[in-house]
Amino acid sequence: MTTLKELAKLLDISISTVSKALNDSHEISESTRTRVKELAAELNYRPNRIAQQLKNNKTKTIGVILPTVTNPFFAEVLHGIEMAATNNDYDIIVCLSNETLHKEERSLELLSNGSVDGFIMAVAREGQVKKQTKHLQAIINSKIPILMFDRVVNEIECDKVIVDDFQSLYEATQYLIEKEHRKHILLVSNIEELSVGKLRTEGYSKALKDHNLKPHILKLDNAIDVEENIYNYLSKNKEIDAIISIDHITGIVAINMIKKLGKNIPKDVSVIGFGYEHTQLLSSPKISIIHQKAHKIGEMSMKLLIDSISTEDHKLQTIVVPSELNLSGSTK
Amino acid sequence: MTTLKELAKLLDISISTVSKALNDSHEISESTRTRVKELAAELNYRPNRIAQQLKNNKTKTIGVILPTVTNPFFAEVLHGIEMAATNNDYDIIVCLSNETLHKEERSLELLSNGSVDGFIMAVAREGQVKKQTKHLQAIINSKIPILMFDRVVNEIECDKVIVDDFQSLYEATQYLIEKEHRKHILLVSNIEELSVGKLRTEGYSKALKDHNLKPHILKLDNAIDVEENIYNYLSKNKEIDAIISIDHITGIVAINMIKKLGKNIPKDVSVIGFGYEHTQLLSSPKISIIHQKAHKIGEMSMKLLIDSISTEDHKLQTIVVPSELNLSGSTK
DNA sequence: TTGTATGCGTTATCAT
DNA sequence: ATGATAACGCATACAA
Repeated sequence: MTTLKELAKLLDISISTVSKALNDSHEISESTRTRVKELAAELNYRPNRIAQQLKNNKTKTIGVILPTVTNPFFAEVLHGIEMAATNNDYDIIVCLSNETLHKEERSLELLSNGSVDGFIMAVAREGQVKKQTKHLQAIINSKIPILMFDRVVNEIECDKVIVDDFQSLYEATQYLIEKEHRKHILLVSNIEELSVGKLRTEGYSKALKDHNLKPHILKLDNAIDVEENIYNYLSKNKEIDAIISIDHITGIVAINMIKKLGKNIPKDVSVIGFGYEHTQLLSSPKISIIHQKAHKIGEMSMKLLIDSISTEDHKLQTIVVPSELNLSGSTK
Repeated sequence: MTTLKELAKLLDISISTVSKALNDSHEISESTRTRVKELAAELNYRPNRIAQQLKNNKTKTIGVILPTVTNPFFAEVLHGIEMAATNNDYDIIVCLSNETLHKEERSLELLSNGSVDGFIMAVAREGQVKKQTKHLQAIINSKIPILMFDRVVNEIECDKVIVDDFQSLYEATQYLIEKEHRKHILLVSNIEELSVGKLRTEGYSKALKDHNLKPHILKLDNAIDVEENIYNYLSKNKEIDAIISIDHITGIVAINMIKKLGKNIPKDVSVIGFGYEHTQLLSSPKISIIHQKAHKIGEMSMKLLIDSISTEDHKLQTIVVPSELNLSGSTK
């Protein structure tokens, strides 16, 4: 890699002159400025970023800690984060906690040594279950800003970007009751222990209560055979006339099982799931989905964090990104 | 952030003594060593990584450039890369090219200023179509090692980790012909312009040729309505008795369309697709898949690249990671 | 056993 | 208009 020193030596001028010339300082004469720039271009000089980071005490890099990236929600969020980062000349260092606390702690620990200017994260399932927050507080105490999205720890004071989990489920349930006149709506949940899972279930329950209906909840925590579980439940509870899945898998499985039972969608049973890009392609008939604006969540998160880093008097805030109910065309 | 300088000042000893003490140098007396370490622990001292990087002229960071991360294949590869990185005390900076050449070029350009010790990448679709390789060669020329996986540019001399695209399709096709006695096998492809798409198609064609059968190929380049396209094709070509999809979507769509046409799977039509973690969950009956060891690909890539960085006399190599044909239980 | 001095590549301040 | 010097934080060869 070419350095200022090398350029200076070749041109037989001082390092500082070279530096100033490259930074278009008016102190430097037109002639030497072009002379320097030409050589720099020729040798493909690029300022060493590590040196700049050391000098400026800023890395222009954000640590992104995700529970997983094979879940399409987080993949899509990451996409949004990356785009916003690029547009603001930031890089991202990505760590995956694999839903474990110790990996999350390790990543925060390792990156909080000057490697990054801030963190964007969704907390791991394990930490949320065990209500462990010390490692998060430690980062806050060390003055490195954190932005949490989706899965959030209320006790930690930091910027947050969240989804309207309660509201979206309330509205979806209400829709099924009022517009489609469903009376036996089954909620399928495999994330009951997450903050978002609880909120979604509460939204569903509230809507039912407001209409004097009884909840039906099928919990599939780490169920080995999702298909079988859903199939069995549906054959034993023939009255079910609508299903809401609060993840991106079980809704599609439910559609397949309903068809297997010889029932018609949407005539006999309505199905609403969570989904993102390709979800609707994978089911027939197309599943109705609560579409979380994952990409936007990522984008907003990065923007808010950068603001928090670069603004002097930044005030902590919590942004809610509303979901959208995408009804499949076929739902009557 | 606490620095060596601060520790030295507080203890009233020199910076270098502190540095040596923390690094367990035998030059330093037991007593001062513990004195230093205690204070360091108390103030939560952590060596500034940027400074270390500058000093060592090594970042212990790898630039990872992916076309997208919403495709589960790349998501899974990223997972493997991240794990291997963590296990080897490396960080990863992730960039997404969004399949565009200019973003790929930009990312390489920006990170090749000392930010990373090497790159792991799968080239963007656009670059592969336009056969642009200058930006890649430029990186190689600047002595920064590149490891390419999956989508590979033959002309560039670098380490490579690839999938047995030709072989896996040959074997899957052969299986359908010999074991399931299929004679009209349809290949559904939406990645014909990628190196991997070509290889897969060639494997399929070769197997058919070896058995004197005629190929049927349905190209869906950017087709707006995949469902409709497949449905129409199948209703016009009733003789089709097997389908191979070379991506992770259209296989499942095909299953749904076959059922819609009132045919039985696998009795009337066999279906094999590409898939990863959850793919088989989403179809009923479960789709047979060619399972690419995406996680392993990521892991191997990182290991090989690190070897190339840290070994003096590293020899370039190309590793082939075999796929696995996962037949669904229901296939007879 | 401890301390001094130097350099990694850059930028900024202060001479000349 | 140009150059010398210091500083960012760390590590290390070399003195003491």
